[in-house]
Amino acid sequence: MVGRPRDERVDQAILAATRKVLTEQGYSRLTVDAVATAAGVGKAAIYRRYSSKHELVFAAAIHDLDLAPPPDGGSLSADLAALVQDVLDSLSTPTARAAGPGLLSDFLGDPALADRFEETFLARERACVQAALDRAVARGELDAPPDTALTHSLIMGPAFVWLYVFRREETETFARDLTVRLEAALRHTPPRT
Amino acid sequence: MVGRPRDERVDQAILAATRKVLTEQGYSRLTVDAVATAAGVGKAAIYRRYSSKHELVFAAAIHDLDLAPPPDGGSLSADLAALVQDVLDSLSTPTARAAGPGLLSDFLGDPALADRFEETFLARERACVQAALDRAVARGELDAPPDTALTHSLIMGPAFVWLYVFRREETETFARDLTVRLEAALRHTPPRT
DNA sequence: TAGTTTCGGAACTCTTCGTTTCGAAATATG
DNA sequence: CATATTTCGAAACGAAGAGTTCCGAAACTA
Repeated sequence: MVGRPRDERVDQAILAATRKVLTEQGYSRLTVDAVATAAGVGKAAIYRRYSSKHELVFAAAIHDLDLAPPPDGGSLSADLAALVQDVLDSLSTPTARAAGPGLLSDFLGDPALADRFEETFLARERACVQAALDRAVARGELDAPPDTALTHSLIMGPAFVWLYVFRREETETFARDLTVRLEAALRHTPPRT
Repeated sequence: MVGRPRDERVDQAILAATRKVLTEQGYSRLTVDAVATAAGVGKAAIYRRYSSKHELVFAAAIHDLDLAPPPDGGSLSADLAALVQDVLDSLSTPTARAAGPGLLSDFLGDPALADRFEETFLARERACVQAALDRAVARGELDAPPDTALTHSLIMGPAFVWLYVFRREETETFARDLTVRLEAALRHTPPRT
């Protein structure tokens, strides 16, 4: 590679400034100029790294999500509790709270971004769900495991709505209650149709 | 009231054009000029009725949602099936699919709009959930009814995520499966802590 | 040393929101 | 009927912000 190398501190300053503006102003009031100013950086430095404002916010919000699959908790109940906690943690950071719905809306108009979200976030989460279901079957806790996507929606859905639609701040008792209800939902063997 | 009265056909033309542009272009590509052109109307006629683009889209998307509380279905199972179907129907119209996440994002930057959403949509849905839970208790199907907001999130959340995050088109078997799992989740009496 | 890429900063174009103005039409009031 | 008021479509306007381009300087490679 020839030429002046990119300054890594600029990369970090841009992402940090984006998260700062995001939490202080919200996605709808975030401007690229404001990010550049807050980062002490020229706008060109931003567009050299990200092709659009959407890409910038995506990178800043989906950057260090804790996506290591939770370890075997020993029981379906423990695995579900860990999954619920991980999902709630991912969605309730100040950055995620500020950018989540806006990013979701961006995906509608930018299929490439939506695909990246699917690969970067959804597929990994789904794999964690799948692993927990497989372990429960192996333990004999579940005969017929429910569909993975359905299970995923049963975990992520209530958490998403609780935080982004109902805008509840409190998550502790919610996490406990959701986990208990989820276990009951999954253990139930549906009647043959 | 003095002066020339508002033409009611203009009201309808604006809302119809908004829904048309919404489904054809998506929220992110919807411009007020495009709506005005599609409606055969001046932009001033739009801003005479709505104070912002957000208000316009809100009115067009949350207009005729079927918010009559579902009648007593005779059993918790039947009531849940009806609730799930109503929620899925509300969220899966072409207009809702195009505007849903965008509107949700707008609420973050416009608390007044968020309050109207709470009153117009969430409160009514919550009342339907509450009524179904009350009937189940009266029938003796539930001893300790779960928290209404939690139950609401258990119904709306998976539906929302299924349609807007996973972007699944298919809803029939999803509705059936969700209903069955929900009933199991609600019937379960959580252990004393 | 020459060529390339980065840097911050500024100027620029283009799109879109929201406002204002225009003449004409419709209605209520006197 | 006459006047005041509000509507109508259309067009022009100002402000804001996305994205691009250029500048001189700095950092790196060959």
